[in-house]
Amino acid sequence: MPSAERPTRATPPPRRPYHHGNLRQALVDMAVRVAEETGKDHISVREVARRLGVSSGAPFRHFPDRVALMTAVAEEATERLRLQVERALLDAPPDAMLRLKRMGVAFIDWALMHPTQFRLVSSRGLFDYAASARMPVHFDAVRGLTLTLVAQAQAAGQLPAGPLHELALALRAFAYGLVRMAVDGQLPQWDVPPEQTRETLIRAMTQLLDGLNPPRPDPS
Amino acid sequence: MPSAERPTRATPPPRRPYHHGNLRQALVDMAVRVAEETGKDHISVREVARRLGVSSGAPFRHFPDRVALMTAVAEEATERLRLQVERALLDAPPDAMLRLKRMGVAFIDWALMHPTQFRLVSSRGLFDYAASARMPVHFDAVRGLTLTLVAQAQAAGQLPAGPLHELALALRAFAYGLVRMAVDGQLPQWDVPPEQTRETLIRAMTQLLDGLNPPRPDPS
DNA sequence: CAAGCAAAATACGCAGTGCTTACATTGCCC
DNA sequence: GGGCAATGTAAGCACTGCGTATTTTGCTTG
Repeated sequence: MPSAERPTRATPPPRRPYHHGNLRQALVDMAVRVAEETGKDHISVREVARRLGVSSGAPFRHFPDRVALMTAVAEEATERLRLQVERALLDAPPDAMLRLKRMGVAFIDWALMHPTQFRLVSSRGLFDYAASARMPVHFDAVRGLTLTLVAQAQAAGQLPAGPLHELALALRAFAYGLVRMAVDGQLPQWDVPPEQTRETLIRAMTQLLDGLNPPRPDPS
Repeated sequence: MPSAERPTRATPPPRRPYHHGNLRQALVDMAVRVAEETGKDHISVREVARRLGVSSGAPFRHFPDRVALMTAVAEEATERLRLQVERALLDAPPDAMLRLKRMGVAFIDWALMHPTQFRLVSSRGLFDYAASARMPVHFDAVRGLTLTLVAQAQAAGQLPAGPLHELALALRAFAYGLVRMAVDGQLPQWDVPPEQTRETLIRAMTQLLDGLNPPRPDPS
């Protein structure tokens, strides 16, 4: 009964230490790795199989087609993004504005750390969004989170009054554009990629959010 | 031999009804059209040639390789974007904030009107940015324009004080993220694509910019 | 221990693409 | 009008990728 359990990653043993280890998860993981290494969003099934030392037809035993594999990759990436954002709020102070900034930083960090995954997730067209049950859930979760925080910040007078949804959309677009510019190499700072990019983005975010914070007329 | 002039498309005869009409331009135009129709950023040289009724090897008389074609397409697209933005400022009032908004609207309009061209231009990796002499010029022109306007708005007290470049970057990122979300299908409004998207984006932009406009303490 | 069955290997067919080479044509200029 | 260079054609090479049909392997279970 040792049965040679070799869970390549999480999902310890769903009782099936298969023929070759549990592929499927290995495929998804390797797909992520290939994507990050080549920087290309278009992942080739054959390439993944090749790198895994498995035959070129094997993946199709676990995924009906290439898009299904990409969808699985996108699903996991989305989940990781959500987790990182949520984790950043665990030990955050109750102040809504601070939490919002914290969230932004977590978002920036994840995107800069995993640029290709970010590009994949936010692309649509490489995977089948409609066929995924989990992705919309994760997306809605972080969307709802920002919505709540923006509403709280508005109520606290830390953000200008006005239609909530539009302001939340604006702020999401801002964060999205910020990291997207960096990931797309749009930043004018060509040869300053490492840690400084992060600082630049965070400073820009902070400045704009602070600029939105209307000056309290009477803080007494 | 009526010499069978047959300019494959527009551009009747700019004095050079070549062997087959003036290709090169026809190739670029058709490439744009194919891109917009298929929605795919990766354009196949063969497909363009096929649609133009020309042999598959013909394009290589005008472009050394596929990337060169894509670069030409990106160059033209960038120029058109710049022109649209500059044109929007011609009859605009002198007020810096209004001009900034006007610029944003022009940007939004162009991106929504030509989503694939926008995606191509802002992608990097499908064309050779370094090999283009014109693209950086156009980009810098637009960038410089926003920089000037942001500085003027700051001087007029219409935008919060603070480091100019960071604020300008933040605003560019905001506009970029706004249209990018729409173009990438990231807006929660799935089945409301036509004219309403434009209004949504403009409202979000306006609200955020107005929120940045610090309340004049004494407008008397 | 002997089915039975799922996972993987092998091998193939098909499509599409980038780009090159050899050849045909056309228009322009002297 | 002849010659030359610019254009375009036809054919093909080398490659990559997707998906499938068929066979082999090895775990699991009766």
